[in-house]
Amino acid sequence: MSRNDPKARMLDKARALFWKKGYGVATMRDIARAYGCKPSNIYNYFSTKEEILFEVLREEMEHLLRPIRHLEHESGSDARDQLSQLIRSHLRLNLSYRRSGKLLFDVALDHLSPSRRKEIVAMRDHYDRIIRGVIRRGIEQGRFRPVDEKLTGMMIASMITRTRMWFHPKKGVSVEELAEFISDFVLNGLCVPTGSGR
Amino acid sequence: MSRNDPKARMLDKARALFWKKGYGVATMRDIARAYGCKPSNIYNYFSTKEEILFEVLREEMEHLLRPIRHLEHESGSDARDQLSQLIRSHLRLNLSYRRSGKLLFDVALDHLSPSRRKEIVAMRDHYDRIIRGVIRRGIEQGRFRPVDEKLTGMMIASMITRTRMWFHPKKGVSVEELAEFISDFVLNGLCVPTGSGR
DNA sequence: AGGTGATTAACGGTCGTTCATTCATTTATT
DNA sequence: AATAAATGAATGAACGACCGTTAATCACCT
Repeated sequence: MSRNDPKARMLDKARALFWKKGYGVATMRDIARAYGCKPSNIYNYFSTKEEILFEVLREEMEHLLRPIRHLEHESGSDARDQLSQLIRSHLRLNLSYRRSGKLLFDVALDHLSPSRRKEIVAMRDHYDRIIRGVIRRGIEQGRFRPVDEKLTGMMIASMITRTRMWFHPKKGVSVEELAEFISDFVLNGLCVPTGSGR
Repeated sequence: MSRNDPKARMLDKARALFWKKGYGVATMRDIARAYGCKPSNIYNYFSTKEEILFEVLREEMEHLLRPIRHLEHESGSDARDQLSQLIRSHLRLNLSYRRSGKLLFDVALDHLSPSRRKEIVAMRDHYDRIIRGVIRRGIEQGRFRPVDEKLTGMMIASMITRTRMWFHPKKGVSVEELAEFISDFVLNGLCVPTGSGR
């Protein structure tokens, strides 16, 4: 699918609207207007609104997984660097282009058919496996404390995901600086590094 | 407003439905059915659906602020303890009673009138001030590294807020254990406490 | 002439909300 | 105390708007 055949261009408009207004609020008429046609014409390319949503979510997950997939079977390098890279990559996608402050995934999964939801959830699980693998590696390397990998992964992903709700690039901090901040926060925590800790 | 006059009982049903299905999906007919009356009767107690939403959100914010308000002007005690207490309190509310996996605030603010949105946002800002104050105090006490208070506050709130999306009490970890985990993660980070750090 | 992309118009359904009305209970008047 | 008036809770029915979707039709290109 080339990036400028009608189907792909409709997807672009739909994606922007879903992120901006939410899946339930954005209407087929909105999408048609943004693309420049009448609503009925969209059905020459997609069979239902839900199919559009599915394509949007699948593309998003692919963009998320592609740059970090290789971390799954790379035991050699420093887990701290791997984690920083993962954070930076996820954050870049999360804050790329104006997506405005909606968390599409949270709400939209309910609107997918069971089989399609299963497919998206499987990709999300893949992401979870990757981040947990990096954490486990750090523990094995003796660089991370023996924390719960699942909980820790959730914490990191949560911080990144919610940046969309409050981050505005104009206000002082850049995306790269924010990525650096999160990495430092995750790795070193809040307390001053006294020898005894707490 | 007593807790079992019609208005309060309707609010309870509406709150449960808003959290479960989302504001847009839950209908007045749903609320009426849950309460046990016909939709039109609700308008004897609330003038619009949006007013119901506003009451739900306001109550929620009050429950969030009440237990942590006192931290705003308590410079005496250890900021680490204050932060742990704030995390525990917020997490308890966030995971109290079955709210199911929707993040109501994210999506529902758009459906409020400007003046009502302003009121809710003001309460959210109050929460932000409290958590940033605790962080600043920790820095002044020399117990926290000199981090950006705003970013750090966002990170902590994000971790707590998103627990609603994935936390299930049955699966191993209790709410209190999770609060303890988050506090430790925030304070000490992921890395082993080597003297040199990184 | 045949086929493809786009349009017009409409369908059935659901939404928030309104309105006239009923019924039970309370309050006021004699 | 008996009766009339007022009040509040609840209902059934409907309105207008908008939703996703479909069917019939039209314009254009090879």
